[in-house]
Amino acid sequence: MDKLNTRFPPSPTGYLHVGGARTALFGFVMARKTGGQFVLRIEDTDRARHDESAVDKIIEDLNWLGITWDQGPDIGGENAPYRQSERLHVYCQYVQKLLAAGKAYYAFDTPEELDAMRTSAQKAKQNFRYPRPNPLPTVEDAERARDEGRPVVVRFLCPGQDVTICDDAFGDVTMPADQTDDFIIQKGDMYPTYHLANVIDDALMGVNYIMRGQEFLGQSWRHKLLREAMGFDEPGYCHLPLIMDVQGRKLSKRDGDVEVFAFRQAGYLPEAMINYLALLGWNPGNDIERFSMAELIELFTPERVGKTNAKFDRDKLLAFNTDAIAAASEDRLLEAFKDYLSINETPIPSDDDDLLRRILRANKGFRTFADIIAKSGILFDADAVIEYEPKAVKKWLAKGDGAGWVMLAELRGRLDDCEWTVEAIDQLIADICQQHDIGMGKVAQPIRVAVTGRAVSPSIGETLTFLGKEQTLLRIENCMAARPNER
RNA sequence: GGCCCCAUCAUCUAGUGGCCUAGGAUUCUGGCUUUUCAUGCCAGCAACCGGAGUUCGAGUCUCCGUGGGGUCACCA
Repeated sequence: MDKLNTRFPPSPTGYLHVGGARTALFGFVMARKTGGQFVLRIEDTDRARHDESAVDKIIEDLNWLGITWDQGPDIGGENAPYRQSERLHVYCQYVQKLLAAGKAYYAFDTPEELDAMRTSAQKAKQNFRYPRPNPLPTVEDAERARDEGRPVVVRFLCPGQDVTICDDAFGDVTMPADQTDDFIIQKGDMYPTYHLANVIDDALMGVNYIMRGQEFLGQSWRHKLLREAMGFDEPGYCHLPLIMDVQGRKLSKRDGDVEVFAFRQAGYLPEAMINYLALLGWNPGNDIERFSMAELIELFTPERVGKTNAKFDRDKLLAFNTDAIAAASEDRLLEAFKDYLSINETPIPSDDDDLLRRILRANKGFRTFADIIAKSGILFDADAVIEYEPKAVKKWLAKGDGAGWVMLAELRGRLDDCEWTVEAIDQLIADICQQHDIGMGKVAQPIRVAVTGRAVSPSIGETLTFLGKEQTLLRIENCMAARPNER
């Protein structure tokens, strides 16, 4: 297979969302698979929507996912710079060339005039096409327009022919000539439009394979025509089916919770994210669904990219995360857990690796790191105000003439002399069970409710050792004194 | 509205004319395991958008409908 050089060209307007992440992933995988270069390029030609902090966020999210690049704004490379705002002179040169060759021309319509034309085209049920002036405006015309305060842009002189794109996922797609028109390539502020800058940079940076969302498929004719006009080679294409939200609409960045960072913060593992994302619009062609990044690189092929849009299914992602956690080594889990703690406010101390490992083991079966906090967080918060869940109190303490209260009182006394280790505590409870000839639940649950207010926590020995003897006894006494929701 | 693209369980999908009584995964339901929760294990429910063709034979090919999505920006 030839070396395929790919790129991910985000526009820095916010956090990376799952759609962008998948696009980046496939580009990365394709380059790695073929030994080509993967380029990260920042397409910041929209000065109005530009958000400088977004660049770092995107880079951080990409790194968290395990996606790396060979050339990019943070590491440089032979085709630097990798921010389009630093490459303006390049685009200007090409605009001048196109102008000189008669392949582009100045235009100075106001937004209002353009709107009016579009509206009337819409009314006539016609497709709007920019009416090319005849004769074409001269440089002098442009200067005069500028003096009059009109916006001056440069439009591409569209050759007006059918344009066929050869796409590895969608096959040959033809845009009829009557759907093409003279689009803008340089804006009034002298910045290039996406179409121009993107095409020039891809060519100059050696990108020969383009993977992007399907929303660009119907616009690729512009890029092909532009390349022909500038004498660039045509790259290969692989448009990706769109990722939709649950309602079936295209995912947008306004849906804050589809940001990659939101999942990182919610306690997901990047390997689960990668695995799930890879299966959105692609599959290996068999029943295998769980695989690592290395396996994905091995298995991936553009021919197996699908054509139908996919809805983002959180339930399935959660299931993948559960599996990824089960499959991860404790070292890996520890590393990821620390990352989770570093970006969240929790009562769990993040500097004691041994303790963290114990917490991980005590919470076996957790689906996200957030589950650990929900289940064990309160054990590490000495100032926690215990809120007794009425249902738990009723079931494990009050029920049966307050058998639970009686048990709790006995426990309070015997725990006092108990050595404070998991083994000793478990042994003590087992002894009590035997003496009274009752099940574990009857003994462990009353304590659990007393010290956490709920019926859920790690196994009782772990729960109490995490809490500490002093806190345990204190919370039991508090509970007995408060006698919450007695009835 | 013009144009482009798409169409298998609720969701992600396998399926490239007979191997399909349509497979896997997620969800859901039932059961088992378990000192709690979660995990895990087992079982079950559940789909070829409609209509015409082509063919001995169609989920798979063709056409027409219908439905969905995208795009028509001085946003990318």
